[in-house]
Amino acid sequence: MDKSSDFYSRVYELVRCIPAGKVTTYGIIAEFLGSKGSSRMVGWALNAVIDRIDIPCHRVVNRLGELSGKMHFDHPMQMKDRLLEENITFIGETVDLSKHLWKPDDSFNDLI
DNA sequence: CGGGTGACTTTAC
DNA sequence: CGTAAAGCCACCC
Repeated sequence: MDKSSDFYSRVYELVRCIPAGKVTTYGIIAEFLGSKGSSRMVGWALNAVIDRIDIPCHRVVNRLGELSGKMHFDHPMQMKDRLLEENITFIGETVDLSKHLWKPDDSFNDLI
């Protein structure tokens, strides 16, 4: 596999590898990609692929577990609904990161 | 190259 | 809890 040099492509591959029942944050993704400060671009990249079912953009939340991108879905509830389907536990409108936080190097390592 | 933009993050009030 | 401001960086024009 060609190692995607594009920041966007890396985001897509990374997000695509998020296991069900787990979530990650924009900051972690950006940091793993080597650009900690580009956390905003992570969401920007996901916005371009929100139509692609291959990429579970609903598993990406901000550092507090808040569904910051829910309003970009067809319906805001769609994001939370999908997470609930994967046994994600919520604290109000916030994901319980202490139980569901996932980090790339878990099994990613040399995939990218 | 420069300016605008943003699903972030942190600090402050 | 809320809003405000600044820092951050890749992408687009």
